[in-house]
Amino acid sequence: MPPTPPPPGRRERNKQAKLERIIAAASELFAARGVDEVTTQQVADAADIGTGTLFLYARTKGELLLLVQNHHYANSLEQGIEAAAEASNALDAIMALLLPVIECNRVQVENGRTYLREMLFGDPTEPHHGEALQIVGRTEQAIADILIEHRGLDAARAATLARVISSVQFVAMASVIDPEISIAQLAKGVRVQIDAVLPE
Amino acid sequence: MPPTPPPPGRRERNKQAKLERIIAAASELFAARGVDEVTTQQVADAADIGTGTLFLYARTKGELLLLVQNHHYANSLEQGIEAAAEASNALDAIMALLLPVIECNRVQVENGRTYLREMLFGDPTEPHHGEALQIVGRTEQAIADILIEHRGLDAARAATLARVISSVQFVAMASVIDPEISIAQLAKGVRVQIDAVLPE
DNA sequence: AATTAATCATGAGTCTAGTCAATATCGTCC
DNA sequence: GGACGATATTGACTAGACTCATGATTAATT
Repeated sequence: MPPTPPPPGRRERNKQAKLERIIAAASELFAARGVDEVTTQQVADAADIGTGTLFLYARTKGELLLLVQNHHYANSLEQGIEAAAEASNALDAIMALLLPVIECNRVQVENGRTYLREMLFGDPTEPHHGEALQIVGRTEQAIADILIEHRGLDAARAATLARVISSVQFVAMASVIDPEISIAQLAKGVRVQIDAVLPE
Repeated sequence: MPPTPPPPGRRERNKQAKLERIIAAASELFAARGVDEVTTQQVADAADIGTGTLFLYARTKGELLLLVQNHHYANSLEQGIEAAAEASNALDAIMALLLPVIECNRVQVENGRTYLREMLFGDPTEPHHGEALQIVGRTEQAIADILIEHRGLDAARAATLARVISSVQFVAMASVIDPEISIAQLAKGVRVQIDAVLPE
């Protein structure tokens, strides 16, 4: 036998490649036509896999949407989390976390990929509004982690407060249209929210 | 012709009655079995109408859920809006608005109708998470109205700020479990959020 | 009271998200 | 290199949300 066969076997690599094809196909179609105008069939076809296979990678259409969103935001969030680790207090950490995410959103909007925005700010009666919120939820989790680390909160309390704090993301996203709501104001908002809800 | 025949004709009355039957039936079934375990068929049957008719009153299942929630919260919200009208500043008005809604939520939880809570705090990937948020959205609209009246904000700005402020509702709902998060803290949270995001 | 126009109700039928039993592919051990 | 267990793939199938052509009710008009 030669030294070491690629430890991630062919199977694993195939799986990864397939996942990427799926995300690429879905991203393309969703952005072009809107989430509700695209069927899972069409995504499967575009990714050149069977219907059933698609649901092996994403258990629901909503999860597929999430996969696409996470793909777009993952780098920014990663960046934000790293930056947050450098910070010495909760406020700095949270702002460091949020900035790249907000920037990513701005870029997405600039490139015409507004469907996340539309889902977030649009009619909550529409299907998939909730999934749109989940991308916000990933950031929320990161905020909760920061609160646990810097303020010693328990998980439940941290999650609740994180939800409140992350609402500034909405303002930030709106601020892409309305530049008068500035980052400085956001920071102030985050700070006072921490101070207000936390005992002392 | 006699003076005035009942201006709401029989047709209108029939419609109203039917709507109430639908809401009652749906409310019953949703609370008993959970939203996802109930089909629109079953709601239609329970309300003794045809399938198609149901969708005349609620264009989607989500809208039906919304109808049910609004029905439960309508009185409280009405109460809150009236109380808010008495207040002389935005903060007092908003708190006056929120209190009955929060109380209504507490009562609902006490009576075991926790499915709204579960949808709000549960996995956002589940269907209908977004609709659960919409009940919160009605309060949001009321808050926006207050901001427009008391602070002279334009509609867009008011809507965005209202979204942030209404996030205290989440904390309030969580506080039913976690009594350490008090109303006083909520008030402080609302106040500082107004101060922080509004210029000056 | 008869005619007409408008609105409302209906359920059989369509569309699509999601399942599952059958099949193919991969890794491994003799 | 073949045989076997584990894992991955498939597309025909199911279930349930939602539509639409048809027919029934109601109100307005003569």
